[in-house]
Amino acid sequence: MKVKKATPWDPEAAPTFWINHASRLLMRHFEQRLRPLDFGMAYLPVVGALEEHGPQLQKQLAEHAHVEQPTMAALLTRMERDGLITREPHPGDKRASQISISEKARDRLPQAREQLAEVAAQATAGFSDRERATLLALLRRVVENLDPSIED
Amino acid sequence: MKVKKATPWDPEAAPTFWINHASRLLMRHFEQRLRPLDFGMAYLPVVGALEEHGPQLQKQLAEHAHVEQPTMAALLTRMERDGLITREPHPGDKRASQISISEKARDRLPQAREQLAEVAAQATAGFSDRERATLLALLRRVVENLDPSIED
DNA sequence: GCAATATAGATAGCATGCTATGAAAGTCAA
DNA sequence: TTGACTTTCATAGCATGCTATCTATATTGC
Repeated sequence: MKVKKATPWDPEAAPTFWINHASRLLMRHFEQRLRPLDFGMAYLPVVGALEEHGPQLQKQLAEHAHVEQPTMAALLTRMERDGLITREPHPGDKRASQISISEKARDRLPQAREQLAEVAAQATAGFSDRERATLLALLRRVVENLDPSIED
Repeated sequence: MKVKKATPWDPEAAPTFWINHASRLLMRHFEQRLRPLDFGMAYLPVVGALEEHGPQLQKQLAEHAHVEQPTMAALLTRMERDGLITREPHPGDKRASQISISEKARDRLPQAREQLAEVAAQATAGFSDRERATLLALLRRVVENLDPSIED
């Protein structure tokens, strides 16, 4: 005979909700620390890419950050408003814009990264190096399992 | 002497970005599968709590789902629009509302859970039971490290 | 009883993200 | 060259989530 309901299906048993919860907590911590710098969490991959590879197209930045094009467009609008990037007409392709990093962004990038590192450290406080590596590896596999694009 | 730049600080090395990326991918898969049911990913913990514990206050639902009160207010508005819950004046406290699950929601909950399970399975495809458990345990620890409320 | 405080929701404003769609400009084949 | 296709971006509309702040109603301590 069946037990009536031991626990009528626990959504908390799936890693999906924990991934989501962790993501939201990370966002909150980040945004709080980055606000004084006029940075947002989403800005970091963009500023990083621009610093490392020089001016780029919106398309390239979207691919780098793994977000859709309209998401990147809105993100760049906010970053422009915050004085972290500039958009100039692309020479040779009137459809496109060249996105460049500003001095302000270049100056503040190290501090933003410092905040990132601190939050990351807090998130994995009490983890051994091995556990950190394991978490990263498992998450990579989750992403591979879900990402429509095979590239990584 | 220093190497010029081995890799000028890689944000992808931190689990934080992978958690975020995985979370977004999960959302996309979910929303796509739940849309035909008039469900959203965020609805599930709410409908689940209402089914299991009966009518509740907004406050209780927010705590259960680990979201802030205004987030739950907006969520309930959408759920009400989609015919999944009803809000009635609370007898005995004129400030509060009683949130109740609708028949439609009760009917569709199993199907929504089925979709959830399938996405979860896809996310951890190729994982051993042990790896699944490890991922869950590490994520729990991340959440504990970041959650201001000690409870869990 | 009543003023001070606490609690339940509502609202405004914003950040991130998505899909769907349109417009402009480049490319290429006939 | 020119019509069809591709590519790059913009816009609209929406879901989730947050903080800050306001209102209305309870509760509590004198």
